Amino acid sequence: MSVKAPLQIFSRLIEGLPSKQRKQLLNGCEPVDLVFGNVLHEANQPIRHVYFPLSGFVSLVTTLDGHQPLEMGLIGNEGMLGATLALGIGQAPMRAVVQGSGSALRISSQLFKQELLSSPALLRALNRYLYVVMTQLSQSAACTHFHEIEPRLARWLLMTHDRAHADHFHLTHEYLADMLGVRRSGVSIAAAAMQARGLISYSRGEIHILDRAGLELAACECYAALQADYRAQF
Amino acid sequence: MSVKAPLQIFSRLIEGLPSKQRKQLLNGCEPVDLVFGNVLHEANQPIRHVYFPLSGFVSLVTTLDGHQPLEMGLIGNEGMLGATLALGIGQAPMRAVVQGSGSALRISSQLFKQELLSSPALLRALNRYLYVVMTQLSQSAACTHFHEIEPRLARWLLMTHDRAHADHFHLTHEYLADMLGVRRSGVSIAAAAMQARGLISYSRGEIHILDRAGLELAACECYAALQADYRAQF
DNA sequence: TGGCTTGAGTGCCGCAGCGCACAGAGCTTT
DNA sequence: AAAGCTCTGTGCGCTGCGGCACTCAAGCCA
Repeated sequence: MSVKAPLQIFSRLIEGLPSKQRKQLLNGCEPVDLVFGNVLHEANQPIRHVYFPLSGFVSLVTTLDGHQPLEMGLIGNEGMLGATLALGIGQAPMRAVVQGSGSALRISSQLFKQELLSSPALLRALNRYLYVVMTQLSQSAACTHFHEIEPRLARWLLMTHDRAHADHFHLTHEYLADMLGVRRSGVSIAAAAMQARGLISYSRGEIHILDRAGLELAACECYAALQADYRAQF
Repeated sequence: MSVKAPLQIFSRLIEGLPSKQRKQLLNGCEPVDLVFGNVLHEANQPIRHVYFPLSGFVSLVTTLDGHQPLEMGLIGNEGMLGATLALGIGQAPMRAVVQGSGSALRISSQLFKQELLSSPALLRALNRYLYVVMTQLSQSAACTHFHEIEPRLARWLLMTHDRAHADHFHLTHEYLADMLGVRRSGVSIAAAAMQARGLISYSRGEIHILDRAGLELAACECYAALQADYRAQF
């Protein structure tokens, strides 16, 4: 299905560390496959492993009583899952579900905590990343509230595109609806409009990005804002 | 207007520190008045002072392009403003506006950073608090999206009540509408319904909490959830 | 006292999105 | 080839809320 070639994908967070501390950290890591749908963290449950996505990506979702889940953040090779350990908190704030299959590095919480103690650069990176996550949370909260489905969908596709390292990925309207917190047919309508404009094409869950620049125009400004927030720190 | 008696109000965060570190920190603090409407932090601007509200309280808001502001969090004497300094980030993630007049302790960022270095308990407290803030952000994002005006208004009044240390406070419907990200008349309708049920009374911006237990029933479960999140850490 | 400002009640119109439901289309299974 | 499932298109009625505008009442100021 997906490209099995040896993609040169790495974790931007890890790559930013000084080589000695990087090697030390990589030493404790093991490669794992991220499989679509797997739950890596459960809200309010202890964190067993910290993940550095390489080619796969993970979404953070909150669930409210009887409602659908709602996505609060996406984590690809630009970030990591489990950053709250840097705050000395060993439990996950939200559920984390694999959203795009692929690979990741992972390390046990125990080992990771030790690394944090011995690697100031790692702690600094995590702190910066946490700050980015916080700004993302508030940005997407406002976005979810004010913006309409179509721009939000466009933003979401762009963010996925960035993390999927491919021009197509498998996601049904149903799934997208959950992520955006809207109804399935709402996504169908928005997606159809975007397909009609030649921005994307899709069939039975396989979505192709055709016109990335066009998508960026269709997306709300939150996409650019989020990118700027990230770049300001890394 | 408001009770001017020497209310015994303190900062829960500071109070939780070991006495030596607490004294050290208090040493660098100066008391200030929080005046309704004052902007303490501006989004993406350097943080000059860190604030520990005592009797006043502050709201964190994000603004999106041409939309009204949207409140993302409330800070009273249970928390502090400027916790991101614990992440080594000297700029504010959001605008912070005084929402209820009163008093606070403040300390310059410079001094505060030094305190952080010399007081591990302070850093720990801030880290926990940051975690709470993160969970609050995601909780209220979901709440804003899924829940209707009336339960949200009830939740909001409860949160304000907790921080105002009084059964009444001055807030116009207009203002409330901004906080909730809805239209003013929407608030008028919800507030009228709650007044009819004897939960609150209001007149020209002066809101009285009449039946706190009833309000808690009227509020969405997010209120309880947020409290639980806080209590889990402190 | 009269005018002004501010806060709140109310109504109307329009719309995005919900809930639901059904239909058709493509892939899979036997 | 037929049956079945999954994914998507589409329509209908409903409603919460936005936008707007007008009114009234309560304080404030001169």
